[in-house]
Amino acid sequence: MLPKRYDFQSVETRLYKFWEENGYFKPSNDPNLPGHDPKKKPFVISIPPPNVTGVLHLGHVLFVSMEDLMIRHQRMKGIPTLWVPGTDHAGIATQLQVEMKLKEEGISREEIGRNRFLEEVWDWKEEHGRRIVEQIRRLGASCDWERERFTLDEGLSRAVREAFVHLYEKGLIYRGPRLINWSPALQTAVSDLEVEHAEEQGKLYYFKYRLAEDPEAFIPVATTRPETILADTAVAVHPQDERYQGFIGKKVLVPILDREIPVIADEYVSREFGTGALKITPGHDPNDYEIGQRHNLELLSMLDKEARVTEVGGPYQGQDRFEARVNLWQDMKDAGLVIKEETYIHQVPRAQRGGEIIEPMISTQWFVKIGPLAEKALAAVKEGKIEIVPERFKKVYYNWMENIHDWCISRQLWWGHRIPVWHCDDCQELTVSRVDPSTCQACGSTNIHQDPDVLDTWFSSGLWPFSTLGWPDSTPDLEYFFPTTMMETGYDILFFWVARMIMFSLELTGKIPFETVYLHGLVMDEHGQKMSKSKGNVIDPLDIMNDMGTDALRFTMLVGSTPGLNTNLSLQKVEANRNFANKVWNAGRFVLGNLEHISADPQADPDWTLADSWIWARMQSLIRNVDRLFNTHQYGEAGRQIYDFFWGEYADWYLEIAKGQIREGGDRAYYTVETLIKVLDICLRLLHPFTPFVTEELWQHLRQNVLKSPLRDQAVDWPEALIIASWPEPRQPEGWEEAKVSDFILIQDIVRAIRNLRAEKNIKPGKLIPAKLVGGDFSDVLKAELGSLTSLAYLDPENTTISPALDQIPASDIALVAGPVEIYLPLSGLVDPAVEKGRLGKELAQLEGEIKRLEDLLSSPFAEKAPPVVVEKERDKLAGYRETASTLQDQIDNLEHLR
RNA sequence: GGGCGGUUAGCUCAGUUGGUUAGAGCGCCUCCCUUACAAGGAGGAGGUCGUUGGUUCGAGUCCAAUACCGCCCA
Repeated sequence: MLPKRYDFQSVETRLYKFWEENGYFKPSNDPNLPGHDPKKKPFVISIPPPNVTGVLHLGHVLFVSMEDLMIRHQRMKGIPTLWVPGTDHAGIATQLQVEMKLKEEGISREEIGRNRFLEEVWDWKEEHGRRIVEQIRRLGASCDWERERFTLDEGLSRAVREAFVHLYEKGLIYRGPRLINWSPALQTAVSDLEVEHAEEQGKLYYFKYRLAEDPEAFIPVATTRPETILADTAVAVHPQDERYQGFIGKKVLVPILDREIPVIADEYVSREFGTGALKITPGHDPNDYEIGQRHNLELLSMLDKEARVTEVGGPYQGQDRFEARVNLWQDMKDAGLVIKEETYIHQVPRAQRGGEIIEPMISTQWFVKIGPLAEKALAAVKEGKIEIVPERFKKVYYNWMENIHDWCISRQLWWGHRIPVWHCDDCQELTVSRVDPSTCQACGSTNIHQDPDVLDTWFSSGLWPFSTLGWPDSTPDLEYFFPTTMMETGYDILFFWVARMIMFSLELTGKIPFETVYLHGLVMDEHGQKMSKSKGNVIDPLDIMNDMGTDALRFTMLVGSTPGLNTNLSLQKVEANRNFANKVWNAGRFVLGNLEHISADPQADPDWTLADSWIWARMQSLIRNVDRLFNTHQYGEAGRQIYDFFWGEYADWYLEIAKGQIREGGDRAYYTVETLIKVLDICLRLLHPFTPFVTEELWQHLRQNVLKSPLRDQAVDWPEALIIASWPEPRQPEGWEEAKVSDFILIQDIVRAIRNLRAEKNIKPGKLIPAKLVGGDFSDVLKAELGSLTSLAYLDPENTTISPALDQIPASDIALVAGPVEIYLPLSGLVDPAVEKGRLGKELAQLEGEIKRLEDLLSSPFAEKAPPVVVEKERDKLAGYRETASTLQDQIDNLEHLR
C-alpha cells in the first residue's frame, strides 16, 4: 500500500540514480556506437554552463527545469536526445572567491605568485566544483553526465586556442591602446557589457576656461567630473553657437595647470546642455575619445591603474580620483575660476561585479574586430536560419548587432585561458601559436614570454555549443549533434553569450550553433522585485526542495513562466503545486486500489458510460492542446491545462463517478478501471516532463500492478520506466465527442444545482434526499446516469424518479432548473413559498437579462454578418434560456397557486 | 533620447488565429475529518480587463494616443 502522502524525500534520490544508472540520460542513436543512423535528426541542448564554484539559485532552477522539460518531451517522442552539461570557470567571480579566502589567511595573490595562486584556485575548484553539479542533479536534470565539460578542460582550452589563433591569423584579433573600461578594484579591463549605467545624484560643476591670449575672457564650461580637467585636451563648442564663435581656433588655459589647449567646433556638442561648451577629455570619456579621434587631439591619462592621479595631474599626482576632485575644485575656487555648482542626476558607470565606479581609461588590450563577425550573425537571424523566441527579441538582437563595438577580450586576471601570444624580448615581435612555442617566430630568439593576460570568460563560453562536442576535432559527436537544436537561456545574456556564440560559430565552424533560441525571463520575488540579499527576499531553492519537493518547485517555475517575461515566485505557489503532486499521488493510489478489485475478465465488449466517453473525449482534447502548446513553446499553458484536466475533471468528476461504476461490479467495473488506468497513464506521461519524480514513481507502481491484474494487456507495451515511455500522440476527433461532452455537462449542471441548493438549505452531506427529475428529451441520458447523479448529488436512489414530463408541478417541492431539465426536491418543512419565490424570481430575472441581450444581439447586424456557426450557437443558447425561463415561470406560478 | 515589456478578482498570474455571461492558485465566507487525498471535498462572495479614441456585426484580444511601473540600449 502506498503512503497516504506523496513522500518525495524517499523518491527523488532513488529515482535519479535509477534513471542515470540505466543510461536513460544518454542519447539513443549514439554516433559513437555501431548501428548509428546519421539520418535521424537528434534534439540537442547545451546547458548554459553555471559558474563552477557557484551555488544553485532560482535562475538555475528555471533554466534546468525548462531544458529538462524539453529534453524529456523529445526523448519520450523517441527522438535521439542529448543534453550536454558542464560548468564555466567564471574568471572574475572565482578568482575573487579565492582571493577572499587568501585574504582571510593574510595572503595576497601577488605574494604567492601566479603559479601558486593558480594551484590555489584549482584546489578551490576541486573542493567546490561538484556542488553546483550535484544541485542540478537534484532538480532531476536528465543530462548526459558522461559528456560533462568544463571550460578549462584540456579539450575546451584547445578550442579556445584554436579560436584565438584562427581569428588572429584572419586579422580579426588585434592589440592596441584604446579607451577601455577599467575596474580599479578588480585591476582589470572589462567589456562594455560588464558596465552598468545607473542614474545617480551628482553635481554639475560650472567653471571658467580662460582664454590664453586674454585671461580676463573665458568660456564657461560645465562638467560632472571636475578632476578630469587635468587631462583635458580641448574645449568644444557647437560650430553654429553664436556665443562662442570668437573662441573657435583660439587657445584656452587648463585651470591650475595652465596648459594651453585648443577650442574646437564639433556638431556633437549640445548647445542647450550646461553652458553649451564642453571640456574634452579623450583619455577618460568615451564620447570625448571619439571627438578626440575626429580632431586629432592629444590623449592624456591622468589616472593610473589604482585610479590615482598621474604626473599629468601635476600637483595632484598620487591623489585618489575622488580626493583630487575635491582638492582641485577647492584650488579652482581659490583661484576664482569657479562659477557655481548644481545638483544633477547623471549616469554613473559601475562595474556589474562589485559595483564600483568604472574608469574609462586608455590601456593596451586585446580586441576582437567584431564587424565582420556581426555581419554574418545578423544575417543568420534575419534569414531565419536561427529563430528567436519570443520573436520580439530579434529586434533587440538586430539593434545590438548593428551598433556593435569591438570586443575587449583581455583581462588582467590569472584565472582563465591565457592569451596564446608570446612577446619576444629581443625583436619585440609576437608569436601567436596553437602550441606553446619555445622560440620567437620572427627572430628565433628563445627570449620570449607569454602575454600575462587571460581571455574574457565569455570568449570560451562563446565556443560552448561546439567546443563541448569536440571542436576543433571533427568528432562523431560534433558531426552528429552539431548544430544543436535549442539554446534555452535568459534574455539577460542575449548579448553576452547568445550573440557571441552565433558569431563564433559561424566564423569557426561555418554553421549556426543552434536552430532556435528560447529566452526565458528572470525570477523575481512574489511582488516582482529583484531578489537580493540586501532586500532579504531571496528564496533558496534548496530550502524549497527540502520542504516541498523538487516536482513542486519545477512545476511552479514551468507553469509560472511565459517566454521572455519575468517570473514571480512565491512560496504559496510552490505549496499549491506540492498539493498538486500529492493530488496526483492520491488519485494514483485510488486507481491502484481499485485494480485489486478487478478479478475477472470481461464477459462482453465494452458498453461505455457517458462519463467514460466524456473523460476520454476530454483527454483526447487535452492531448491535442498540449501538443499544440508544446509546438509553440507555450509550456506554461500546457502545464496549466494538464493540471486543470487532472484535478478538475479526472479527479473531481471521473474518479467520483468511477466509484459508483465500480460498485456495479462485473464488466462495468472492469471497463471503468480500464478507463481509469488509461487516462491516468496518459496524464502521467503528459506530466512527466514537468514533474518527473512523482510521475515516474507512480507510473512504475501502476505498471507493476496492471501487469499483475486482469488488465495486464493494457501495459504489455509499456517500457520499464516512464522517462522512456512514448509521448501521447494527438488524434483527430471521431465525431461522437461533442454530443457526449455536452450531455455530461448537463449532468454536471444538475449535480451542481442540487449541491448548491443543499448548501443553501444546509442539508448535511450524508443525508440522502429524494428527487423528481423531469428530463424531456434528455430523460434517457438521465436514466443511464441515474447512479452517478444520485451518488454525486446525494440523492436517495430509492426515491429518485426520472420522467420525460409531469402532468402537474409538484406543489410543495423545491424546484430547480438545469438547462432543459427540471428538478423537484420534496423537502417538506424546508420549503417556504416566499423564500422559494424569491430564489426562483432572482434566477428568472437573471435569465431574462440574458434573453434580452441575445434577442437584441440576434436582431442586430450580427445575424447577417457573423459566421453562421456563431449565430447558430447564439440562437441555440437563446432557445435554451427561453425554455428554462418558461419552466421557472411555471414554477413561480405554481407557488402562487399554493397561496 | 531610442526601443521593449507589463497594467485582468484583495494578492500572484493565465487567457489559441477577435466569437459575445473573463479563468486559476492563494486569501476571504459557509458547510463537511464521506472508505484516493484535510497537502482534501462541496458551495459562495469578489473583476467598468490602466485611460481615451478607433476598426469590426462583435475587442481583455487588433490599431492609435495617453498614464503609471519595469527593463534594455545610447
